[in-house]
Parts: sequence; structure tokens; C-alpha cells
Amino acid sequence: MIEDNLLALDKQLCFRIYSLNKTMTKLYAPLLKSIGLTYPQYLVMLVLWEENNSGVPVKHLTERLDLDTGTLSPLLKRMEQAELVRRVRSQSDERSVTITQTQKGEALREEAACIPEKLFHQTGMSVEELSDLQGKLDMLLATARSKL
Amino acid sequence: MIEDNLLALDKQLCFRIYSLNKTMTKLYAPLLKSIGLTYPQYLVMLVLWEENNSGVPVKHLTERLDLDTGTLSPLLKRMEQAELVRRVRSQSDERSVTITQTQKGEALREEAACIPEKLFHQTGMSVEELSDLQGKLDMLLATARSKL
DNA sequence: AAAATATATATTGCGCACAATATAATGTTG
DNA sequence: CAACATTATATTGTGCGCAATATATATTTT
Repeated sequence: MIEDNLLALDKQLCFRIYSLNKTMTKLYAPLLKSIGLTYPQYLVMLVLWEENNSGVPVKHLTERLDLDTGTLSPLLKRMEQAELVRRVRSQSDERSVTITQTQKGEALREEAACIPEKLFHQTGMSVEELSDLQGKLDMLLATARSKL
Repeated sequence: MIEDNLLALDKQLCFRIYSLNKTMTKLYAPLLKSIGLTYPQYLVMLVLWEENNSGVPVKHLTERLDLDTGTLSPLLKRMEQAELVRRVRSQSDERSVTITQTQKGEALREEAACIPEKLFHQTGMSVEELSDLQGKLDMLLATARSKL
């Protein structure tokens, strides 16, 4: 019969991921705006909240978030301006800059604690469905990264 | 036992989608660069190639791609500069601008024809797995949009 | 038909995201 | 130890992506 048009927009997996990413970010927006964060800034805080030790080097953030310094350098400066983090050059290695959260940053954690659950409800998915989807996306992500 | 930390980065569905979107776009980059397109520009061309009639209004592109004019206006001007599209104000409705592809734009279609298959191979997924994932993402996308 | 409303696009301003490049500090090697 | 290579971060330039606003045209209401 008729050969499918592989260039059709609706057949493209990547367009779905692209659209979904934008839509999910918009779902976060009002919640994050109320605590003064953008989505990428929220990701930085997630790392800092999770590793509540004596700060992490910028290098660690680039690896954890898969962002380069061209993105993170100005982003972290804005977060410093907002008094959410401190940036201190390491003494042991003067090339490295250590990012620590301020008290204000720590305090945000409690205000953000409700966000994951709110987002989960908005997906309309069960815990099992979510877990299954996460697994599939993880596999795809690993495969895609291996092709870079 | 121990309560799970819902703020953990690795538990976040949205972070996977965010990372996957960036990674997939990077997979496209070399292919698209060789034909002089960015990913969003490629999406515009997909719509024009698919609806190979007498052009589409900007409004149609905003709906099809879920992008606003703040994104599309300058993007379409760059594509006009690159001689991929023409922008002509409609005679019947002077508010509307019709976007048509140039010959150069049409010619790109053949060069882009191989891209979907190349990307598919890089996912490492079977047709069934792909179709299943697309369905799940479509459902999530529909649910998420309904909450906006 | 004049006034009010709605529609289609453009512009401004800001924050990513990343390639390419620069700079300074550290490590390594002959 | 001096030359070379590596590492960590910063900077520059370009292109999205979107909220907010502006502008011009069309439609509806009175």
C-alpha cells in the first residue's frame, strides 16, 4: 500500500520528547516561581539538597546535570545574586570553585518538598506506570548517550 | 523503614525528559548541521514538507509546534535570510502572514529523508517498543496539557 | 457607523543551552 | 626544572523559548 511518510511530524519520537519537556516545565513554572526558582536552578538546588555536605564543585554539577560551564557559570552567578548559593574558589585546587547553599537556599527545601508529589498527581499515572516509563526512558537515554 | 527522598534528582521523571530532550537534540545536530538547519527549524520544515500546499499561516505553525510568536517570528526571519522560506502577508487578511517554502527549502526534503531512519537506529529500539513508548508519551502529554 | 472586542503577528527582555575560545592552575614528561 | 599536556572554570556569540507588551487589522456590538 502507501509507504508511510517517515518525515511526518506526528511520527517523530523526538518531537514528543521536545513537546513533553516544554509542557512539563510549564507545569513546574508556577510552583517554582512562588519560591523564586527557574527549572534549571531547581535542578541545581536538588543536587545541593541531596548532597548536604560541604558543597560541591562546579565540575560535579556539570556531570550530574549534564550541563556545561557556559550554562552553569552565569546561572550560578544569578543564584549567588539571589543569595541561594555561595561560590568559593577551592584552596587545595585554585582551578575549582565550590558551590554551597546559603541558609536561604536550605530553607527553600521545605517549601519545595511538596513539588514532586504535586507533579506526580498531574501526570495522572500510577506508581507502576511511572516506574515503568522511567525505566524505558533511562534505557533510551543510556543508548542515546552512547551514540554521542 | 527509610522514607524515600522524593526530591532526589534520580527519581524525577521531568529530569529524565529534560536530559533526554537535550541528548536527542544533540544526536540530530550533526545531521541537521550538514543541511544547515537547527532542530526547531527542522520542525518548521517538517510541517511545510508535510503540508505541501500553498503555504501555511504563522498561526498554524504556532499550533502545530506549540511555539509562540516570540519564538517563531525571529526564527522564521532567520529561515527567510537563509532562503528556506518566504514570508508574505495575506491579502484576504492583512493580519496573517503566510509561510511558504522556497525551492531551496523543498530541495532539502530529499537530503533530510534519511534522518528519521538514522535516528531510529540510534534509539536501539524495536518498532514495537517505539510505538509503545510513543503511545505512553502521547498520553502523558495530553494529561499534562490538560493541567495547564 | 462608531466603539468595544478579538485576532494575528511582532518586539522587548530575560534566562537558558551550547559551541568555540580563553585563561589560569595543575600534572606530566623528557 | 622546563616544555607540554590536562583540567576547571569563565567568556563570547548565537539561537531558542516564553512572558509581557505593542500594533495593526478584523469582527462584533451597540
